[in-house]
Amino acid sequence: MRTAPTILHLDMDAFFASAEQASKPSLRGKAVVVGGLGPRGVVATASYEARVFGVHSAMPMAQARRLAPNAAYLVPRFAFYRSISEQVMELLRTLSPLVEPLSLDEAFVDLEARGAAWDADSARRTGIQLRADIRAVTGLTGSVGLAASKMLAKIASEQAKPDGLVLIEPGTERALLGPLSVRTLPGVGPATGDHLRRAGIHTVAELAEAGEDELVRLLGKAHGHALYAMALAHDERPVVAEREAKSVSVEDTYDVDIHDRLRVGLEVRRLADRCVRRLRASGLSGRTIVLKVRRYDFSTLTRSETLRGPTDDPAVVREAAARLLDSVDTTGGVRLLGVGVTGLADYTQEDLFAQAAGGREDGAAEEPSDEPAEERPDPAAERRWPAGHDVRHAEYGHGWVQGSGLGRVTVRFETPDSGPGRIRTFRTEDPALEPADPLPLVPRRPGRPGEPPAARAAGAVPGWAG
DNA sequence: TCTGGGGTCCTTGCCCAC
DNA sequence: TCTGGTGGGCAAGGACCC
Repeated sequence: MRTAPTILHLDMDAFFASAEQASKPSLRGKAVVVGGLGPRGVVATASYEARVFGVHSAMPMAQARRLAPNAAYLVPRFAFYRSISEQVMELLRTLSPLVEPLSLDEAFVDLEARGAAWDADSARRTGIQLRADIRAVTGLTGSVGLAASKMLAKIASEQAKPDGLVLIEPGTERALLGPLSVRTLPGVGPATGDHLRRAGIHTVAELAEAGEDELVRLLGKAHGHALYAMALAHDERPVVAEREAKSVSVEDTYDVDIHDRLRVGLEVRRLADRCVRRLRASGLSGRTIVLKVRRYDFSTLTRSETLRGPTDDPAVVREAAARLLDSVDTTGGVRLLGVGVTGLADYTQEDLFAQAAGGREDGAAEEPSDEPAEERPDPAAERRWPAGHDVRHAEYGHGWVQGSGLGRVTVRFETPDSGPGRIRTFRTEDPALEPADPLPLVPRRPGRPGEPPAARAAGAVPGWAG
């Protein structure tokens, strides 16, 4: 293990909710909940103001609404968050070539790789500057953990939240970890936590005392060895910049259980097509097709089939998924269906392993987009105005949808750098109203010496699909 | 309370080849 | 020819993460 705390973990604070608050002045300081708004939606992120009411990630939306009835409820805008995430990742790459993104709002950085830090002082200075740069470029706050390993850097950033920096001095790791709950360690979730609790193990110190053999007996080989090492603060995992995907999958939970077998088949076909579009967009093909079915009682089963060679042919994937569905009893109804492909290979030669009778069928790939329906205008259907999305009105300017229904849409007119704006209601068919791209959170300004390079280029939100 | 979507990794059991 | 051990590939499920 390295001796200096030069692994940095960045975690953006309540990322989706903070991005929405930065984008919408009237929501600043208010409870904001981002997540699925359907009857089976769950919370993706709650602002710190909403967490006061007990709302947290992965909670059913219905429960969140009971706890915080006056919060603002918004659907996620992933393209918007992705554009902010790219700005943040770009800042991290100015520090080191070794940046390992874990999600849109989290990443590890190896600060030693390009000499951005070599000891505790230089690491702390780098972390402080990074947090200032992130705020300057995105207007948002992130918490930074610094330590000599990935596990400890992540624990440090968790302790730093919100809007802080924690550095774990080498030599203090065991003392710091000892009293913490076993649930602090990565890889210990509810099931493992319960398992350990029943064995009388509650803290990391007790985990270390239990000994490796006992942990292997309790949890199995891989998990037991890994957890024992972590309890001793041993973690040699390197920061890895490029990770290859191992599977591609799509799934849908339905608002109401599907009972009609014909409809189930149609949905599986649709999912297979969507999955193949994603596969092709990444330039991949895969050998194993996986069907996932969650039944009315939440029991989940998967069925898979491995082909002779990798494919990205929609007909082949559709047919395999349909065969797999044949082996599944769906009486009682299904609430979720999913189709995935694993055993991925770089897709280079067309038709090398064509397996569909009659050769290639490209129907699925010709559909224009894999965007979620909320983010794709649908000219044929009634115009839809998802809560939280940006709009522009010919007379009143830029705003966002506060709500819609019964042929009306309510818009609040404000921008990231305006004060809280006024509300107006329109007919959903009002020709003066149209969907708009989100505005940059930090206004464009001329470059100044001392600013990070990305700050000078941060005038626009690239790649946004309103 | 009633549980999303997209992933990764591990374990177990089975079959098959050597 | 039969048997046992071993290891790999595959299928299914579960835990975990964000």
